[in-house]
Amino acid sequence: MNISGRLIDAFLALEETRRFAIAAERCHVSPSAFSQMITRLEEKVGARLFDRDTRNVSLTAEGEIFSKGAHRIANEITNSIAELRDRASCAVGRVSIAAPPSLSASWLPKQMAEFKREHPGINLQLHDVVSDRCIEMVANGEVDFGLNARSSHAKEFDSVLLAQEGMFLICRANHYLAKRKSLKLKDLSGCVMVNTVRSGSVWQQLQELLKSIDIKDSGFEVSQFGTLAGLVANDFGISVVPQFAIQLCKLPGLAAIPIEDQKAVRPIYMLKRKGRSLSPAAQAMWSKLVKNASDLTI
Amino acid sequence: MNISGRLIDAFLALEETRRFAIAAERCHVSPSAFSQMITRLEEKVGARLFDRDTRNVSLTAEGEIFSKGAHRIANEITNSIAELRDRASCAVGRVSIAAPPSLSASWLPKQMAEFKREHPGINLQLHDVVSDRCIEMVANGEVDFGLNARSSHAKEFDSVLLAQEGMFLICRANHYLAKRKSLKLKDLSGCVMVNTVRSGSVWQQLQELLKSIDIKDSGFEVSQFGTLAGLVANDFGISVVPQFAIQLCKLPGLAAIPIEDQKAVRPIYMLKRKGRSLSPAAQAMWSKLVKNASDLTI
DNA sequence: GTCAATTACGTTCTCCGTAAGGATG
DNA sequence: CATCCTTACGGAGAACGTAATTGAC
Repeated sequence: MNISGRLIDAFLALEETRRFAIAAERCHVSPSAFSQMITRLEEKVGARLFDRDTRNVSLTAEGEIFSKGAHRIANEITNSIAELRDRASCAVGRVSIAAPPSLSASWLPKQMAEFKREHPGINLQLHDVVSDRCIEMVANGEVDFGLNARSSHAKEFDSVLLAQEGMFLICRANHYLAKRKSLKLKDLSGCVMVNTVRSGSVWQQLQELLKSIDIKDSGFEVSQFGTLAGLVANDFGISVVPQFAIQLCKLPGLAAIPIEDQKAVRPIYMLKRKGRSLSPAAQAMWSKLVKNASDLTI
Repeated sequence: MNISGRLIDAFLALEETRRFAIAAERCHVSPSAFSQMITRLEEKVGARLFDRDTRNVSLTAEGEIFSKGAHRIANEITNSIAELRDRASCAVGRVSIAAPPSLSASWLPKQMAEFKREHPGINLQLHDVVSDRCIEMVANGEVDFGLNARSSHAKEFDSVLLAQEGMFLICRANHYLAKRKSLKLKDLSGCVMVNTVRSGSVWQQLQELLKSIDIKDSGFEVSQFGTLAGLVANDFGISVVPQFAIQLCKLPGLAAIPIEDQKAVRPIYMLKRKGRSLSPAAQAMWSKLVKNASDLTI
């Protein structure tokens, strides 16, 4: 059972034209070759498909039967390849991304909106999740790729560094540090801290950075930056958030001061499953984000 | 778009096994050839279908898409060929025959019953029609072949002579010819004739045979032999019918006397459209009828 | 080092074109 | 004899196998 698409085409052409010479032309082969093709097809399927003499060509009873299948086969092949071409050209498709809440609020939506204008047929999905969950989704193939602040998965994933973002102190405008233009990590000594959840990369990174500094724990662990801002505004303590989360913390009476410290930077990695290729659509989105990552370093 | 069934098989084998070596074995080719086949397929469809290194093989996003089509294509090919094989072996099929009422009453049903026992999957159809309609049905392809008493279509059809049947006088038992053991056509001179319909071959043949003999016309033209018998029994005249119609004319008080005359024989031809092949099932039936035609000459 | 996929290269065979053959009207 | 399908035959290219190579664990 090794029928080539070519032979199917030959069958359909002859069925329609009922002329070897014309069907041969349509298939871009000589009449002789075409005759041989029909003979080969008949040998392969094990039945005579056309009754023919030098004047008349017509389907046999078996040819009539085979005709249905031939049309279906031709359609399946055409459709399958057309679908692949559409996906290859990003005419249709789907891109699914996991990203931390900070980037999901402004930069990513902007990029995705631009992408959607360029590729209207592509379906976009954005999961704003904490770091641990992001890693999990990428590893499981639940998303095409993810954005994440941890570099600890270098070997498990294919990744690129998109940008480095700074960290900011968030405090009440009347806090004793609120008037500073900038500060160092050690300046936070003695402060009470409102934390993000432990499963997020912010918590995990701060834990590392502040372990040698005398910080008091407010006891709060929140998952939304809005909540965090509310707590700080109501004097439960200060907090430290990455640059792109600041706008999520905007409340009257709050100040944000940049922390200028070698270590107080957050890498933003983009990562996907190692050794697995992206769909054309996902690849296009990946490339777009890499290209526009310079926006992030303003 | 010239994808061979072989390449589809290769795709499916690799999708299932996720091992080049094993899939190659299943396709009866060397690992090298198999690797080339996958590469060729990917070139033909214009997309990478498998992510692979020396350790792992997995479908790409595009491979997942193509998989659906590949399965459908493989099924279509398999089913199409299986159907043809079934028909070639007469496991399924349909045979449609047109025949004159005389043969449709006993001989053909017997042959068809035997055929049905030999090929239970084949659907049989019998059209008992007058000669003109029989010719028409064969010419139009409404039936696979027909049985007919006229030889006048030698060039228009492919035909074989199945048998020659004699002609019989049908008359009342008290008719003056009823006691004869046999008679000649000219013995009918002076009789009143009940005719079959003009579109039947019996009428057409008798018209020729009796044109030089002084026969009176009863005015009746009937299509059923039973009706004809009824008319004869009620003294509307005599009639002449072919051998195989006699049993359809059996009524109390009627006699049937053989007409022994060189010309008073009816050929029974089997004919089909010229240059057109029969379906395997129809061919099998055709052959059976040719083989068993000797029954008719008893 | 071992195992699995790929590449290199020579061979085989499929497939096509030119040209001759045969049937039909 | 003109047209159209088929057969014959030779060449180009595709497809396969053996063997060497590359890459991952």
